Parts: sequence; C-alpha cells; structure tokens
Amino acid sequence: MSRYDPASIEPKWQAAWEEAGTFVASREGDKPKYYVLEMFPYPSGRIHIGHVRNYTMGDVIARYKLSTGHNVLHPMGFDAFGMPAENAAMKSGGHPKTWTYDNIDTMVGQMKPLGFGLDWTRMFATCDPEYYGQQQALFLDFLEKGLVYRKNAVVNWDPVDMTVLANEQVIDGKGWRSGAEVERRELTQWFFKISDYSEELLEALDTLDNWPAKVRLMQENWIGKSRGLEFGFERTDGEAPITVYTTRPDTLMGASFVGISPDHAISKELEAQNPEVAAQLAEMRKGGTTAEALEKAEKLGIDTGIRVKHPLDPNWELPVWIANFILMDYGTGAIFACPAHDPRDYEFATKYELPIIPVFGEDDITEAFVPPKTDKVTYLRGFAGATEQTGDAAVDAAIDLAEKDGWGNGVTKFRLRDWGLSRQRYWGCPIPVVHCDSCGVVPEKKENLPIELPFDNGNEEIDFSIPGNPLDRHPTWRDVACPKCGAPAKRETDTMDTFVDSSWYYARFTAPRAQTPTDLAEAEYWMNVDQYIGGIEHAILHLLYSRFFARAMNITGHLPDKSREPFNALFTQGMVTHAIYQTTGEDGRPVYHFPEDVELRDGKGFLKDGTEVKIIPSAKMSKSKNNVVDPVEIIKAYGADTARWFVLSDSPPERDVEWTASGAEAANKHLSRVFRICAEIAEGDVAPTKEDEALLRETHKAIHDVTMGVESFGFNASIAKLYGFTNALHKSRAGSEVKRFAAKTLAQLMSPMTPHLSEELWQLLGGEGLIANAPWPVADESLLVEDTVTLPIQINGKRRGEMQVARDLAKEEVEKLALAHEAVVKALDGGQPKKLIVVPGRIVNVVV
RNA sequence: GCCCGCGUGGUGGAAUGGUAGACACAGGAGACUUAAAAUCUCCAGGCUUAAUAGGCCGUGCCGGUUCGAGUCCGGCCGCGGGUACCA
Repeated sequence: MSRYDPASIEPKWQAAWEEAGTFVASREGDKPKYYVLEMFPYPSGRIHIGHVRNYTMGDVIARYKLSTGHNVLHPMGFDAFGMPAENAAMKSGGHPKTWTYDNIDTMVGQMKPLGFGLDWTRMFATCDPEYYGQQQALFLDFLEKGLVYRKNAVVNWDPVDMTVLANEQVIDGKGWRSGAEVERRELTQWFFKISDYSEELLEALDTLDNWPAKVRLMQENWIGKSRGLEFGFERTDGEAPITVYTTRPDTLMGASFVGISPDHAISKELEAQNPEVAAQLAEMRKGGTTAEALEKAEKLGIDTGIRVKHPLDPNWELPVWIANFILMDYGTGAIFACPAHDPRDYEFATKYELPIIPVFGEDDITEAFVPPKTDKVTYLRGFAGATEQTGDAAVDAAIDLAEKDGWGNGVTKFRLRDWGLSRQRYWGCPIPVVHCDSCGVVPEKKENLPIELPFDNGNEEIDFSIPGNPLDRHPTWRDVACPKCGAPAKRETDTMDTFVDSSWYYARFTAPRAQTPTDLAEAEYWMNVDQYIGGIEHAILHLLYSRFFARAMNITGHLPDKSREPFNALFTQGMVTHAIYQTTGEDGRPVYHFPEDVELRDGKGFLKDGTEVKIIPSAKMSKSKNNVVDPVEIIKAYGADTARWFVLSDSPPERDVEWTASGAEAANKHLSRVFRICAEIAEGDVAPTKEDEALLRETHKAIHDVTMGVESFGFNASIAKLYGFTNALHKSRAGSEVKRFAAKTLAQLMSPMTPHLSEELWQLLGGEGLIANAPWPVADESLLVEDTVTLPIQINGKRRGEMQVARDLAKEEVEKLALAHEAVVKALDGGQPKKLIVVPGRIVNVVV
C-alpha cells in the first residue's frame, strides 16, 4: 500500500485542474452564478499565514459552490500601489515598479502550490496601466458628474524634509526620517463627494442582512448622523455673528465660553493681525493630523478678546476662545462649551479657569457628567420642556423653542467627511488632469489614457533618495500642452489614494480585459459579489469607500442598479496575530526584531547579545513590525493540504488566532491517517454486516454537520466533525460496500479543505471524474434522527442525573419518569416539587 | 480620547438561555518493537478521596434578570482592531 505523499500528489492534481480548466469562470449553461471574493493582497513580498487562512476560507466556499452546481467566479489580483514600494526604493535603491512586480511573481509562485481554485486568467495588479488607465477614465466620468472637486485640506508636513507625511510616518508627533516636529498644513486637494451619499449609505446599511452587525454598527457610527441646533452668537463689537452647531442645545444655560477651531476664519484673521496669536497658533498646529493625536493633545486655548451675547440672556456675555480640540471639518468649526457635561470642555475650562455650570443632575460636580441621552435627568437650569426629562426630549424641546423664537434652526449633520484622494507620492494612479494658466483645471482627453507613470527621468531611473514626489521634479512628464488651448501647462503631479484602486477591483474582475472600466453584460451576470471575505480592519474605510464607488459607478453607467450595494454578504475573518519584539534605538524610536532573532526564556525575550526585548503580545501581523510568519516552510515540510487543514481547524474563522508552530505536524498526521484508512478500505472485501446501518447513519450525520459548518462559516466545526467521522469510520466493522461509500463521502466532505488528498482518495476509491466536479453529497434526513435521547435531570438548576427516553415521549410521561428518578426522590424527601420544567428533548429541571 | 470587538482547562477551542470543556495539541499509562520512530488502545478541569461513588469549586472581576447564564442586562479590569495619508 502506498503512503500519503503530498509532494507527488499535489502538483499532479493541480496540473489536472489546470488542464481541465476547472476553475476558469464560465457563463455556460443555465446554472446559477456565485461570485466569491477575498480581499486582494498587498504585494509585500511574501505571503504570510494570514493570507493562507483568508484564501483557504474563500476557496472552501468556491469549491463547495462549484460542487453544488454553480458557475463560480473566484478571482485573484494585487493591490499594488502604495508606500511600501517607495519606501523600499528609498531604503535599498531600485524602482517601485520592479520591486512590486518581483514581489507579485514571488507571491503568485507561493500561492499556486496551495492549490486554490482560482481563475488565474483574470489576474491583474492595480499598478497595471491597463487597470489604472480605466480608473482614470472613471475619475473623468466622476468629474463630469460633479462627484469630484477640489478644496483645501490639512496634511502632515515635515518642515525638515519639506514633504507630506502619511499618518503612519508620524511617530509621536515627529517625522519618521527627519525626527522633526510635524506641522499641520493646508494644501489644495481632490475630494470625492461621498458626503452627498451620507444618508443613503446610512439607510442602506439596514438592507445588508448578511453583513456582520458590528461592521454595520461601526459604519453607522462613522457616518455619524446627528440632529442638533445651529445658531449665531451676536458679537458685542457688532461684527458678524459666530455660527455654532451643537447636539446638546439643552445645556445652553451651562455655557461657559464659545470655542472656535484654530482653522476658523476668525482665527486666521487674528493670526494675520496679531503676531502673538500667530505664534500661539503655530504651537497649536504642531503634531499630526490624526483624530487620536488631536484628541489626546494637551488642551490649548487663546482668548481672542471677542465677547458674544448669550442667546437666552442678552446681559450674559461669553468669551470667545480658540481651542485646539475643535475641528474645522465638523459642524461649523465653532461650538459653545458646556464643561459640566462634556469631558473635553471640562478639561479646557479647568485649565483656563472658566466657569463650570451644571445644567442637570447634581449641582456640585468634580468631573463632566455625561449620561446617555435616553436617561431621564432632573434639570437644574433647563429652559425648554419638563424639569424631569430625557436628554433627547430636552434637545427636541430646545430646538423647538429656538425655532419658535427665531434665533436658531434644527439641522441634521453627518460626521462623515468627503474623501480626500490626493497623495503627494509617485507610486499611485496619476490624477488625469492638467493645470493651465488660462483654462484652469482641464480634464485629460480619454483617448490619451492611460496617463502612465514615468519609469525613468530622461535616461536615469527616478531618484527616490530625496524626499518628496519625483513626479514633481520630472519636467518631461510634468510639462505638457493644455488639452484645451494647447498652451504650455502642467500635469497634476498628485496621485490617487490607494483606497481608490481597491474600491472597484471587484467590478473589474467581471471583465478584467475590457476596453472600458467594466463590461455591462458581464457585470450584469457576475455582480454582485455573493460572498466577500476579508479582515475586520477594513470594516470602515475600504468597505464604505467601495459602497460609495459602486454608487458612483452606477450613476456614471458602469454598473447596473442592483450593484449600488456591491457585496451581498460579508464575512470578516479574524487576524492571525503574532507577538512583536521591540527594543528602543539610540534615537529613542522603536526597533522591531524578527521572531527568529529572539530567544524566549520564562516568558521574557532576549536578543542573541542578551538584550531584553519588550514583548507586545497578539498584534496584527505587519511587515513594518517584523512579526510576519511565512507559511512556506510548512508547505515544504507537509504539503499544501496540511497547511490548509491546519489554518481552518481549531479556531473559529471570525476570531483572531495567535500563531503557534505546533499543530501543523498533528494536522499532517491526521491526513496521513485518513489516507491510510481509505487506502485500506479501497482494498477491502468484507460482506455486509449488522454494523452497516450504524455507519450509514454516521455518514449521513457527517454530511449534514459538515455541510452546515461550511454554509455557516463554521469551518472549525466542520473539521471537528470530520475528525469524529474519521474515528467512527476507523472503528466501524461494517461491510466493504458501506465502508467504501463512507470513505468516498469523507473524501468529498474534505475536498474543499484538502482538495489534493481528496482527489487522490476519490481516484483510489473508484470515484468518477474529478472530485472537484462531483456533486456534493446530500444527507438523508430520515437517517439523522435518533430514536432515544439522553435527558439530563436538574434539581434547582444543577445536574443531578440523567435518563434515556424515547425521542417523542409525551411531556407527562417525562415528568412521571423524572419524579421517579432516584436523585429526584432523594431530593424531594417525600415532599412535592415547587416547580417542574420539561423542555422536550432537552432537559428536565425540578425545583424543590 | 472616541467607536467596535474579544476574555472558557497546560494550549487552540466546543456549547439555538438547557449535561461547560465536543474535537484537537501538548502530557501520562499501556500494546506492538531488540530498541526507537511510526501506529494502535486507554486516561485526563481544579479541590476533596487510597480510589471509586459522592460532594464542593469553576467560563477575566463585581452585581442583576431567570426554574436555569459561558450565553441576556449594568458596572469594572485586561487585550486587540479602527480613528479618515499603513493597506
């Protein structure tokens, strides 16, 4: 009997699938279609174990759907633009393009041996001119429909390198290379009008039944619809009033001061007039642009000297402060502060000794009191509605009053901001417009697309060793004739955010070689994505941007109406995490070490030279943190099926798993065992026995349970059942015919997870054709029900015994049997039960 | 800071509000073997007990709802993800 030898069987079956075109998506026949998509990878250089887990899950679905009679589309590509390629070029020379395509080659080379049922004929990378040229066409169509515009926005500015930094490149408020303190600076940039769709994107969340509730909740909070009051504070100096927006108008009697953003028009006016204010504002603008940095920054304020009148009491004057925690992007960039009921206002008021006046609750407070708006509270200084009411009711009453008295308006606002897509970087999709002195911003002509990135600068490769955007200092690329008037003009040198690339790739996969962004007939057939699979880290940005893009593509005629929500079902798989090993470099910034360089002793980690490293447990695998685990060694040692089986077993797919190297060997042992058991059965010649029926029942139970697991993303549960079924098959003394049926079924049930082994077993057991094409087994319902069940007996909720009863035994009979049970008799001690609960087929609980 | 999750044996984890720990890993005992590997059989939450039976404790911590809570509710603690230029 031959042994399980993945090294020989895996390439054999991969070749067989390729030759048969098993996974090439086809529209043939009148089969239903199924589109399964995993979030495509960034070509970082090597695939890691998280990719294997992600793509194996998608492959299980794809192969399962193929065997249940679907035309399956299961494509793969690369999200290939982005900073790491430029960083690599900066660090070790070379060109982002060669770096990226080399990485893609490597990764495809690593993925193919895993035997994924992918349609490789559709593969593309977003950095292919063929792809990004169509993206430029989309941009031009969006521009024409008013879905793109320009405005000022704040970026991280490194004053030493004279360059824009990504948030990731700002570490503790300092530039990652220069170490200089970062400033916030305004630039004119391109924006998608996603905010026009705030309401629709919010409401449509309700239709996404097959999305995780937590993702919908996160998007709901991100879109952040709020109802509040907008009103003007009259200035005592007679200048134009300051308009504020507040979601808590009920706390107006607790007003302490009016706060304006450092980027507010009044702040800028004062900055121009007053050098002292200018200096203080410069201080406020230090640090990064992230919400976290802004929120956590020490509260800073400047008293403008301006005074305003309280809308409810003309004799009450409030000071106007510039405050660094107020965002210009949200509301009107100005607020009234109520320190008693807002933690940030409280911190600010305490620091600058401004009044703190409670509006509801206790009159004597030591921290901001912020109960949920649905809670009823007692108003000490209410001015609208009842004395005792919920925050929501009080807000409504305050808005009504303001509108009735004519000093304010109830308005609905969204937190969602327009999507800034401009990036001052080389390795991205060029924005296809030209800046002309006389014509202004001129769209490039479609026939000139793609506007390709220049590979070199004249005769030499583009230089990435100097900070800044090489496109900006590339005259032959940058200087062009205006497409409209022909006069000398300059190409836009900003490129697009890489989120643009990933916002429509799912649509492109339906017709990856089309001469237009999509082919409507193909999109009509294959869209929507029936099952999208990816990491929870994309819950907000990528998924929201994609939802917006699908709408924009529908409006511009590139997608059918049904695709305005492009992903019918979403599954967010957990991440594969791994500890980060960190020390601190001479410059005070963190240095990350590879796991193989760290020795673990008593839960502490040490470098070879004995330096202790800080261990940050369970962190997302990230190339920049050097904690990525490479699956190649496992594949080499045990084969692809073992790797696939292993990443699916044990952990529920939605949960994070901490990577450990043990266990792979065990998975391999199990597959060898399955091979051995099946090979023996293939050769067996035993007449039917009285155990046949029992094995038949086990087989049908396995079909049922494994199928349920696959359908519900419970792959770990499916695998647990498969272990159980394998053990049952191994122990069974049934005849050869039933055993062969059971073994063939086992091979089929395993085939989405371990396709190569299953093909081999299928062949060995005399199955017809490829197992990949064999119809999925169907469980015989009549063989699933057991005649008798074990009923646990509880006394006061604690298990005290059990009894065997017929499955459909009447409730009264069960009660009678339970009361006669030894443990119950003892507990009752002659008395009557207080209560008797019988859950048929489940449990009996006696309360004494 | 804010939003969203997660927390169960030595380990990964199972459990429509109904027998907590399925299925595995690591471990232990035995069979086979000259021996080892491989394979096969069995044991296994903690405490109590010579052992078994029995009992008690036990799903991060504190409290609540319920006949019954890992599961639902409230409050903490810890860890992770996102936080709009990492992808």
